Amino acid sequence: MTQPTTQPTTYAIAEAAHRSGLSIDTLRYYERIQLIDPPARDSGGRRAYSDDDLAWLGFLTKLRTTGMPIKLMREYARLRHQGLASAGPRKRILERHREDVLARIEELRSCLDVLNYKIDNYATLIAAEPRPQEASA
Amino acid sequence: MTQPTTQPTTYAIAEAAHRSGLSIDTLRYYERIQLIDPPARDSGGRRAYSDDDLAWLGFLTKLRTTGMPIKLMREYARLRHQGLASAGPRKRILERHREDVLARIEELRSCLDVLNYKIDNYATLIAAEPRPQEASA
DNA sequence: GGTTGACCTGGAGCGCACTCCAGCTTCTAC
DNA sequence: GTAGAAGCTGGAGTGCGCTCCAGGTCAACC
Repeated sequence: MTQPTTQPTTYAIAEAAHRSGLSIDTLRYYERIQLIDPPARDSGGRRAYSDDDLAWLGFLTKLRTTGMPIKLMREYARLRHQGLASAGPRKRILERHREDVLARIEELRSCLDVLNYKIDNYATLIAAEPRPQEASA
Repeated sequence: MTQPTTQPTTYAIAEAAHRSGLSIDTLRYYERIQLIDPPARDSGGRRAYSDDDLAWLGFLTKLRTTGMPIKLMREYARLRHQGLASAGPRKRILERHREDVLARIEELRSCLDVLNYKIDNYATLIAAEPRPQEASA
C-alpha cells in the first residue's frame, strides 16, 4: 500500500503480483513481451498497476490456465489495441480457443476412464492378496 | 512388417511409433530415461516392440496426456518392476493423479464460463455496431 | 545522513520434454 | 555387389515459459 493519496487505486508490483497470482518476475516478463501494456509509473519510476491492469491480467491468466500459448495471447493483446474494429478477430480467437478447451476436457475425461479402471483393478488385486506383512500361515 | 515369421507379433520402431502416436525419437528417449524397458532386439540389433510394450506405451501416453510429469511416470514404472508388492503405492499414485485430473477439469470448466461470457459480449458488441465497411450514412 | 527494503534494468540461466544430428551398421532389392 | 532405406548410438540443440542475478536507484524511517 504505497498510494500517494491522490490516485484512487494503484498497486505496487508486489501487490499486483499477490492479487494476480503471478510472480513479480512474471509481471515484468509479460510486460517485456508485450502481453500487457507498460503500467503507469509513480514519481519514483515504479510500476503502478491499476484495477484495469489487474482485470486484464486476470483474463490473461484464464487464457494461460487453459493452455493458450503466449504467442496467441500476444496476438489477442495486439488486436485489443485496435479497439472495436478488432472485435471480430478477437471473438474468433476465443471461439477457436473454446473449442480447444472443450476438446481438452473431453480428452481428460476419457483418460479418467482408464485411470478409474486401473485403480479398480489395483483395488481388486490388493483385496485378493493375503496381507503383505502378516502373511496368512 | 519385418517379422521373421517366427515370433507372433513384434513391431519395428517406425511401426511402434505409428501405433503409439509417439515419434521414433520419443520412443528411444523414453527408453533412455527408463520409462519403458529396453524392448527385444531382432537379429540385426534393431528394436522389436511387443504388443505388451505397446500397451504400456498406450498407458504412459494417457498419463502424459493428463499432465503427469515424467519424473512421476518413472517412479510408477520403477514400482511396476516390483510386481504385486508395489500395487498399493501404484494405486496411490493413480488416485492422487486422478484428483489432479479432476481438479484440472474443474479449472478448465470454470475458465470456459469466462470464455463464454467474453464471446457473448463480443457478439453483442458486433451486433450493435453498424457494419464496419458499409457505414450507415 | 545512513541503513533498509522495495523496486529498477538488461541479460543470463533453468527445467521440461522432447527433437535433431553426425557418423555408422544392417537389411532388402535390384 | 551395390544403392537406398531403416535403424543404431551418444550427444547436442530447441522452444516454451518463466526465474534468477548483479548492480544500481529511490524513498522512508531512525
